[in-house]
Amino acid sequence: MSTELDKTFDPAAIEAKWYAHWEGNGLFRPERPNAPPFTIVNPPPNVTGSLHIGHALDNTLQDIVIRYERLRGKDALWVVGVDHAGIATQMVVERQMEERQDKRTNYTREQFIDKVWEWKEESGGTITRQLRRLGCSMDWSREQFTMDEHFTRAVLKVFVDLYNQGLIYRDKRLVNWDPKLKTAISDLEVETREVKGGFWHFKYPLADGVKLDNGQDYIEVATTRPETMLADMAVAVHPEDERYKSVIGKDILQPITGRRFKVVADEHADPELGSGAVKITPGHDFNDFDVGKRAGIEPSQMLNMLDADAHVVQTSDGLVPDKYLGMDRFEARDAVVAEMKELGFLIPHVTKDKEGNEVIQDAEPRTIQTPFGDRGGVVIEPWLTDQWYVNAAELAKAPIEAVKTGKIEIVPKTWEKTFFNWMDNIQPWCVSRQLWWGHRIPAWYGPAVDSSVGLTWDRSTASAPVFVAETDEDAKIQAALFYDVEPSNIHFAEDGIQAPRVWLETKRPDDSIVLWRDPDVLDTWFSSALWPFATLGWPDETELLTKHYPNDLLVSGFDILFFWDARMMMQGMHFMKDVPWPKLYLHGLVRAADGQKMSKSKGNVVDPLGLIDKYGADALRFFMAAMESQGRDIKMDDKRVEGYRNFATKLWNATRFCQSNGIGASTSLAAPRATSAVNRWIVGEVVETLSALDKAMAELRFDAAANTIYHFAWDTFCDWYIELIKGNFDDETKEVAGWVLDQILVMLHPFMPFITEELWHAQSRVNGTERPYELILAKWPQPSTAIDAEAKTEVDWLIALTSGIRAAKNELGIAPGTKLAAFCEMPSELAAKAVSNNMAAIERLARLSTIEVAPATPGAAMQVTVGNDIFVIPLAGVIDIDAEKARLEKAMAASAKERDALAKRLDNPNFVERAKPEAVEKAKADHAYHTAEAERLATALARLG
RNA sequence: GGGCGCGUAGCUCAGUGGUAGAGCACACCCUUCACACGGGUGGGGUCGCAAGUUCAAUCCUUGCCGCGCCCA
Repeated sequence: MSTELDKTFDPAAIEAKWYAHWEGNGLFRPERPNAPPFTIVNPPPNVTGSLHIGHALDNTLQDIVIRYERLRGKDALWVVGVDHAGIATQMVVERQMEERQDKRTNYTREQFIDKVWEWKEESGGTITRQLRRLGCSMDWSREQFTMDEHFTRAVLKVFVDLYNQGLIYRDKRLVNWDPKLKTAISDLEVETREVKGGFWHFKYPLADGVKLDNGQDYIEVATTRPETMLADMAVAVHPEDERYKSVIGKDILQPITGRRFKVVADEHADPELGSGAVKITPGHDFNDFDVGKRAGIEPSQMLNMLDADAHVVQTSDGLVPDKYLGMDRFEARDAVVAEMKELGFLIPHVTKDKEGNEVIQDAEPRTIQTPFGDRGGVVIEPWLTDQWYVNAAELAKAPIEAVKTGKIEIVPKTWEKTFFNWMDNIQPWCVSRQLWWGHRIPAWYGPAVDSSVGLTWDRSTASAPVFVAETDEDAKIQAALFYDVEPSNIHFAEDGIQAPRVWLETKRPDDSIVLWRDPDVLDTWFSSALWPFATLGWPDETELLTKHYPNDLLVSGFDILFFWDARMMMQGMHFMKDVPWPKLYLHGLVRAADGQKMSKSKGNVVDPLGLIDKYGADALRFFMAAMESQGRDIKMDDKRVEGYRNFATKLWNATRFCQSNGIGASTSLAAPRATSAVNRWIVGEVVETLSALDKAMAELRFDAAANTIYHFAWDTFCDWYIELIKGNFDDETKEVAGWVLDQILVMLHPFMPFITEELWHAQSRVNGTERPYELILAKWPQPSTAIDAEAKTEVDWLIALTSGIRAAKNELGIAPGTKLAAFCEMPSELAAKAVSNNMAAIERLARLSTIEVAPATPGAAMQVTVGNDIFVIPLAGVIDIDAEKARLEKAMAASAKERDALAKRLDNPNFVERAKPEAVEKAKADHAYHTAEAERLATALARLG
């Protein structure tokens, strides 16, 4: 077998090979029955989605943590799965149908759902394949889906239990209605955008000859949505508003509909705004709904003038003129304005232009905060319907307490305030969706029983008896009790329209009852809220559930803090009586290079797979980690990804170099015993790096962790250690170097799993052996030794000497390769020892052929100070003395400036007395050093004459 | 209107109560037998503005300016 690495490294081949190997051999979840658990659940992506850059960030961070904990010996479980994503998935399938001039309603519900499943089978693997390309080490053997049978069981149980506990209820109130998708959505799914609109002012005539105190026979009202006047039911004025006090309780005669309604007193009307009077449309505006209720209008009496498509329909009082029926809501707006204008009830908006001429407009131009559906993209209509609501305020109590007491820590902490603000003001959560794809609500309706009339079949379901049950059998039993009939006489119909017919077709209708199931499905987040425990087997009390709930950490984007994270807290604490996880890490968004949000419409979306193709998965992952400082968004920067690709190459080549010098795998966890300063030093550097890395990981500082290992591998190991040992590959050095490289591979593995696994095995082949285990299952470093201060001092001195000589030569324009001789008249103990121990390295790195302990030969010379020593390097005839003088003077000036600044501080009695003792000590030490350095440089200058 | 965050080298970003760092970019040098996706050296910042607290502020407080996000 060849032990040599290829000259160049090919990420693609390595990635494919190792991923298949890991997954094929079950290495993502090794058997560790006795190890402490560590558990993360992934935010389940949409089943038919594809990987975007945000997923890449989110999953990279999770993979880093899970690989780290696996290496530390934990029973690390990363639960993976996908979400059925109700609206999004149904939209995709419907759009495909549209392209074939087909539509959902051409099929039965069952047929349509079959088609969605087909699409799920076809495209559902895309995103999971892509997560594999990123190197994510999830437990695929237990891949979950929110529509799995066991998961569905959990969802139904939660619904039924919450219903029985009174925490889920049916209510008639205004919802955010999406007229495009024809479903209710939750308030979180509404985004407010600014839209240019108008503010129209109208006269609303008082009926019966009533007049205001000022003699006016109308009340002025203004609105941004004139079309709603077709369903107006009141005009509200402030109870203390003197202008209107006299007409409170009097009637308005609406000009278009001819509807009579009252002037009501309500504090919602702000006397300072406009005329101080507002028209009230309780069925179509959230504020008006409340005003209406306060005025004694029951939701069931509120007039509705729109259908599910937001087209005008007749109100229950039949007063909407025929010409409006069927109009689109925006068309109706124009028509209403036109009619009011024609009837003389429009108050025009009059302004003056620059020349002072009057400009007359129908409406005052205004920017309107307008609600849009985040999926459908159309204006949301507040619409009066019966929906299922969760009592979120009740469920929010425990999570609020958990965060307050620190049982759940939100990282970064700044999000806690936002969390509390939302949770403290949480609204009832509308969980029913008028869709076909999703968990169908486990509620069955039956006919109402009226003692005089018998059964009545109200297919609106508003007043129908409801039976909430996990199965239709349970529903049957409940219904049998309710109607006092035999369970065998309970039948089911497709829907409320079919129900009476089915009933008539039964053999003995008088003894039979027909139920129909609620047609709606549940909000997707209702099911994903159960993710931390339903994926582990709940409601069964499995061993897995016991061991892995609570999970240990959740990583998510801050954008789903309310949608998902908070709801997991609610359901987890309610059903599991414990937090879902003690720690919640929130990361930012990945933005385009120019800082803009990535979006398909802007065309600035960066495809993570393209970056993987170009730079390798390891480089992309490292980029994500290195850029992830807590809280900040990440701006995409290809150059930086490229830089981390270069880092991988660097490591690859360093390993090649080690191999060519017989440096192979180490077999010991503990650091090898070392005698030479360089070897003792590098072992100590590993100890230091390890501790910095562990600290960063404990604090979830991914950037600090990545930078720590980066600088150790590149600067310390490649640039100094390898250079220092070149030409001296004795057994000790080979053993130490092999061990250090192994530690790098282990520490880097969570960030760059592919290249490290490849090199891990390549290193073993140098010795003609195979590793006893894969790197993914290796053991986190345990050097079992401490930093060797003496060795560190010696090597630091060597590095200072080398850097000093290099810098001086460079500034004086001496070719870097030139070998020079140096004189050090009275070397310090440190210098003497470092030189005698490391002359070979000094010759190679600092390019000094000899260092003589003697006065320098007279004449022009370059001079370098290292610590407390002055090295004189004669260069008679070679250097420009003025240049050397200038160089030394510049350095002396710098030291003198520092010295003087420190002296000034130390002269200040306030400083010496009041500053921390450490600060004073440090200032004294620094002052001493700069004083001495300035003197050394002065001496050197004097030598030059 | 309320809340949160940001403004540090040309760019992207760390950072600390004692007077600034990284990567990239830039300049110069180096075909040194692992690597030019490399090595070496260097230039560059009144740490948004103003006031305050402090022996000391880029870091704390307040105000202002600019930018972004969330909620109403």
